[in-house]
Amino acid sequence: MMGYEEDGEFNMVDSSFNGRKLSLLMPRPITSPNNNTSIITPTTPFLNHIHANDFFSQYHHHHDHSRRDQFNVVPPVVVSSRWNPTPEQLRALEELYRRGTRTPSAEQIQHITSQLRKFGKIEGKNVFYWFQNHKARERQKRRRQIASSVADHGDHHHHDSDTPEKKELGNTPCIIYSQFMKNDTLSIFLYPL
Amino acid sequence: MMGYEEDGEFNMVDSSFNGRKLSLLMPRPITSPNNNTSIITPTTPFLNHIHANDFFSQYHHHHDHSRRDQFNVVPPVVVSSRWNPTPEQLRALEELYRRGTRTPSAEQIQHITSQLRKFGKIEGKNVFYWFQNHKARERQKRRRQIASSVADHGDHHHHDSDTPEKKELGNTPCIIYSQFMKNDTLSIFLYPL
DNA sequence: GCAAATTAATGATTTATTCAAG
DNA sequence: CTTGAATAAATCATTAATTTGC
Repeated sequence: MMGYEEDGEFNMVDSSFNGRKLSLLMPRPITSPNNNTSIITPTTPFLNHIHANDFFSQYHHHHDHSRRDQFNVVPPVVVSSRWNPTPEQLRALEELYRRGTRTPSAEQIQHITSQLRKFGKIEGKNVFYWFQNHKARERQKRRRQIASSVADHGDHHHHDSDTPEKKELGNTPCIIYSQFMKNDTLSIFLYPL
Repeated sequence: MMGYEEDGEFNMVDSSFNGRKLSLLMPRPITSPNNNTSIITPTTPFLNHIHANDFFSQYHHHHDHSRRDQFNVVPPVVVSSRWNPTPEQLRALEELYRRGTRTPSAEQIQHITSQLRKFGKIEGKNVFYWFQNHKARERQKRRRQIASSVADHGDHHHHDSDTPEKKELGNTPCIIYSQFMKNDTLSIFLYPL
């Protein structure tokens, strides 16, 4: 009934470290701007084919991510067991999705990964899984919407007090499919029960 | 966006004055406790089905809304062009939201509306719009929090002029047969077109 | 204190998406 | 490939909150 996954939660499948979940070794530095920290060394970069008028160029800004590498005096660093996209990465991925990318090819994944690495730690599998999960969750979100709007028929479940039993209000028994107000006219689409 | 309306005939109330937006006729009576005032006569009440263990029962207190009808000596009355929830209505809606209601079905909307009408003028579409707006704004509030807490890569880009023109990444003309991740290796089977 | 002026909230509409049925 | 269904995002518009000058 709730659970909107776009609120920053990405339950990426993680097979790092032989699939074992990593635990937090240190208290989390909450104020850290980039929480994609990890003790894992970055993966070897893929080929880096850049197109001048690439989509990513709009998200590209120069930033220094090498400081921590130069001085290995790592501050209280957090072991993140799973990748979490930075806002830029997330925006880019969502934009790609919006533009139609659903199941990127290997080349696309490599390209996307290499571009998004500028915004933070990321691996090809993260991109791969992001699209898999995002596609699946968009679909299941749609399914839930349909189910909750159309069903309500055979679903005589345990609703809490906030969901009443169906009652005959003084109206025709039908559900409203959609409706909108336009030019002082209310249009209602009804679906008789 | 689609709206919601449970009863067309009562909609005639709102389409008075030929549906034009209503303007303020008098200075606003600021101290009025129930500001859902209108020159429109109150709508005829619906059936009043009450569940003993209903969520709304805790908010149900008797109020007299008929006084103004008895004495048609209407005080400086304001024409409100849009619904404004009473404190009780607002509390009830927020409680429903807190308990998980996000996109209420037609039946739920009707029920909520009929219950909240005890606290003042309200229509189904108000409930519908309220949940839409509340859900959207809670989400964007949370998004902003995440973005501001994580964002350090400042978006100094003010690109209104340089709109991206690239439509898609360079697609290799092939379809993906299957893909899976195993032992940190992404395997993709491509099928050239 | 009090309204006019201004700003912040929020109700109501419009627009752009999504999946999937045809 | 096109279109139906149903939003959720973006936007518009009005109301409330507040600031400000007397």
